[in-house]
Amino acid sequence: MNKIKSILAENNINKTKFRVDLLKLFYSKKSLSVLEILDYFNSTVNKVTIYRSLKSFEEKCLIHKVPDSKNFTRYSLCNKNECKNGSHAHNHGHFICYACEQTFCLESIKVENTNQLDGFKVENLKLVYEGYCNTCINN
Amino acid sequence: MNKIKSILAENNINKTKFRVDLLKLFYSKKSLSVLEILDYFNSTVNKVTIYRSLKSFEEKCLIHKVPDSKNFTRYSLCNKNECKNGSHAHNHGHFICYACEQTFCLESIKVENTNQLDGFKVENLKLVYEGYCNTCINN
DNA sequence: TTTTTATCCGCAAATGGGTTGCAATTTTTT
DNA sequence: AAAAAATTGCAACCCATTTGCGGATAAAAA
Repeated sequence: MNKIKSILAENNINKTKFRVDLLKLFYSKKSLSVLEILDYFNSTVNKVTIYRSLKSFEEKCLIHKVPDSKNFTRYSLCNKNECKNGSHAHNHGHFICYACEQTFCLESIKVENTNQLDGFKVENLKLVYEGYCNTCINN
Repeated sequence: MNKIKSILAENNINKTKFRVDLLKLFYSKKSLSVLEILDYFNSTVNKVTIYRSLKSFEEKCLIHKVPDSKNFTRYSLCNKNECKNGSHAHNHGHFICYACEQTFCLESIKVENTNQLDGFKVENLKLVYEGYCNTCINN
């Protein structure tokens, strides 16, 4: 809990009860959507507040957007080695489960930023696997 | 023009003026968004009509969705070898230009459906390059 | 610890992509 | 030409996300 608060302090984010709880929540989940956060807090927090907190966390490189099967937005904790100074270079693959709609970061699968592609200057590369996670298969 | 009409006929899609023009437009563009289509027709066609035409084309495997830098939806012509009977297996990479927001199909870059990933059953793989296309670089 | 300042919060309303219901029009079928 | 099927436009809706603004809270200054 102290760790959470010091992270917020280091990033000049006010340590309000909600923001502390939200960041703590991220440490226990692979990824989160706004709806899931709303549910977790039993709608005791306004969704606008959620959006603004997420935006603030993202700008401070605490979390970043991860791909989603639908056109929604999900977030997960940043890896300190990848995301710095507001820029998010998630240079690893992602896995999206069709069943639970969870997004997993595949830290072990690195994507190389090959900028050798005829006719294009490549700045970023996204590798997304889709299918079913073991938890959902065993249900 | 006759080619366009015969394609529509083969797929049991009525050859209305708009649908003929829309399919023709797809043959001249890498990819299209609803907004771009709306602009092209100077808003003389209702956006609902566009959405329904796109849905119809997609079901008949004339076009398919392609990734977009934002969370919007873009479409491009299907490759007969990949898309059949309503199922769209675009087993190739895509390139998205940050400047023109155009999406290019990289037919030469095949993605393999490796379903060997620890802890997951992989059903699909998406490979998306982002950066700047030559047209935008030279402007 | 009080005052000041910067953030953060909730509410209401707006924005924007995409969808649905329905009646009218057009195309296709017979 | 008449009936059946597909397409269209309009209005209204859904849902994720954003914006404006006054009020509340936390951090910094005095």
